Amino acid sequence: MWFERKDELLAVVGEQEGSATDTVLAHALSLAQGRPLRLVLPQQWAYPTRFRQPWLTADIGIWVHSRGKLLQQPPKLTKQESRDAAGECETSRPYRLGPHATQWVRELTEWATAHEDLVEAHRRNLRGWSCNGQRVLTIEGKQKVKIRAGIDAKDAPATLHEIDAPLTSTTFKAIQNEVAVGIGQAHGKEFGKFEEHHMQGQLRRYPNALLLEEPLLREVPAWRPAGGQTEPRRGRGFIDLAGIDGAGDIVVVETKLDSDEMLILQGLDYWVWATREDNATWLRDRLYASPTAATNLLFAIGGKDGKAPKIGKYERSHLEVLAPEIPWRIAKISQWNGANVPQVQMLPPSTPPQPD
DNA sequence: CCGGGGCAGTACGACAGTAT
DNA sequence: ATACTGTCGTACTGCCCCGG
Repeated sequence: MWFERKDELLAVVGEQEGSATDTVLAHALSLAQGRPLRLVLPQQWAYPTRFRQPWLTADIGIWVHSRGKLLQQPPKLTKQESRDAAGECETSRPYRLGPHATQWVRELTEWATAHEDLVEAHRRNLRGWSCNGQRVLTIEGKQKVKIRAGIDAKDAPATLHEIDAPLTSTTFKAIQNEVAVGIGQAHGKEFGKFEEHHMQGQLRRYPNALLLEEPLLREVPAWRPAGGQTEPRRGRGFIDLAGIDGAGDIVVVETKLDSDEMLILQGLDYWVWATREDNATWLRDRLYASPTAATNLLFAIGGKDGKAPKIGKYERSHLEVLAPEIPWRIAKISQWNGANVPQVQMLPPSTPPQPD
């Protein structure tokens, strides 16, 4: 519920909004037009807003309520406190097959790794490959090996091959064939478009287009603030790409298709996480960057169907109030869905996009 | 005690239908 | 045409149980 006055903007959010409480800050920042914001949020869901508040130059006051009662105003978090609460880095590594399994399927893993249309998409519990953002091959197993070939859709499940001996050439050919069918379905977008994943895959293939060097980290497990009753208040998130720029600084990339009300605030969450000292050290080690490397934030925004991206009022108003020490910039991406390198327009640092 | 398998719950985009 | 809303499906996560 909104109350607008000439010199103030007040928003009161009910319990029923749940996790959508986050978006109130996003809307409020763009409605505020420089006015002070006064937000009254359900206690259970207020945390993400409190987490972001120290990093925004706008005048934001936050109150919380629970069971119909206004509680004492929660303390305003400092940047240091917000960063300390951002969560630590993930130490678990990508999945590894068992030693026997590795030998049994060696030809298959090598074929997939070399395949032009496949991008590796390994998880903690499996090794996988995807095409245009959809998984078409997974291999898992420490003793027995389970291979799923093709897109694993609900009404058209992938074929499951379970083996406990070296892959026969018949099975290998069958898997290659099923994967090829899956690649065809992914290209034809038969089970959905998955445009954001598709674009991310293309950006991974061509890091130079974003002015990034190798090594490049993909899907870096991070944390973002979340609501809920229990501490710690955070939820899993993945940083789409993290790499090194021409100056040797770290770049954290948040990708999106067209306008999104939460884009800038999500990027902020990841930047805060990535600049927590232990996480920054971990990133520098993995990227082989200098101990003094800075952490920059890049918003890589593409347009649907490979068209020019639409960037809206939320992005512009949020960028205006990002704390000045956050080094951000925008990349506008188009023609990312073709066979060639995506077309990227890098805007200068801290330069907002022009209205369309 | 650890890793794997299975189940339930969640996040988020696509899509279709409706309103402006 | 464009914006909004609800439903559906995919891809995950976390949790629990089981067996070595």
